[in-house]
Amino acid sequence: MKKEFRSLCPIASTLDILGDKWSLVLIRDMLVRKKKTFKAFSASEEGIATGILASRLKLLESFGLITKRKLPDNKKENIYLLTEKGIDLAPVIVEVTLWGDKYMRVYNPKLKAYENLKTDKASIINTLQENYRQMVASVIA
Amino acid sequence: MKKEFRSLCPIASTLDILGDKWSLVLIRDMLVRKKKTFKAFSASEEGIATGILASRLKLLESFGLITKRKLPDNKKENIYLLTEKGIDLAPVIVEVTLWGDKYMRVYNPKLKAYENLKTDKASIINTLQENYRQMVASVIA
DNA sequence: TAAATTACTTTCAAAATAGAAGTAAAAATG
DNA sequence: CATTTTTACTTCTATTTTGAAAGTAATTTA
Repeated sequence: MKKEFRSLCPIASTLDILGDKWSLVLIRDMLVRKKKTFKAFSASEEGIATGILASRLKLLESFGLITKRKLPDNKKENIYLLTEKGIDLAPVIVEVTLWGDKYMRVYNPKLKAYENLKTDKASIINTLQENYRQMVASVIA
Repeated sequence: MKKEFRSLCPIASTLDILGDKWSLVLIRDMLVRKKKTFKAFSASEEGIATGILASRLKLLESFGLITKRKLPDNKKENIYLLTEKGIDLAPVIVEVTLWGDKYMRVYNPKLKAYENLKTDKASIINTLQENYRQMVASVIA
């Protein structure tokens, strides 16, 4: 969990922490699929190894993109939630989705479609974020 | 250079090829800084190892994000240029820059600022892309 | 009270990365 | 024209990261 950066470029610095095959997939699981537990992340179709998952969650938490807490009625489950900092990755998630939808299908023909995204990007980003905040509020209420 | 995908998700599939610490930095070097040669990429402040650079260029070319050519008057230099597919990553680059600009400065205080980006994102993306296309046209003319 | 579940950690092999050095062809220099 | 320099790599080795499987401890369910 070293916090050193390669340069003074915001892109490079962001990639210093999110530049891997798993971090944005986890953010997707949380923001889009409302996943909250180690178990749920572990069950993603991409099949993340539990060791990697544990280390990624720790890293995301250390950089304040997610929080980890327990609910009063369950001492076993940990609930991972995106912070505003994490929720603010919604535009990145959406742009990556759009790009992948447009260009990766030729290599991965059965890719799921995301037609609607193109038409009203801004409002979809907003809805995604608002829905997530609602969910967070209801969980920690 | 394997072309297998973890899932049918466009995000995960995009990360299958771009999910590392270097690919988007190279795209940045090309799109924003107009870099075109192995030498130029090699000289980036982030200090990419030449072996990694060679393998990344090969991967980006294999997925059609960049092309590699020689100019008629120089048999030594290779010119790497973004294709439309690569140029279309501009929105991702911009969103990552904005996010990094907003949230990474706390860890990397001397990050360069990108104020203007926030105000007219769409037009900046367009200008970036148009300028790049112009440059490509003038290079291959 | 026993079995199952959750959230991990540990272990080990395989793959990716980093850094340094080396090479071949082309271009620039004297 | 010969030599040096440049460009674009490749190769090598050490270190780090990843992936897959198995193990563990606390908690919850049956």
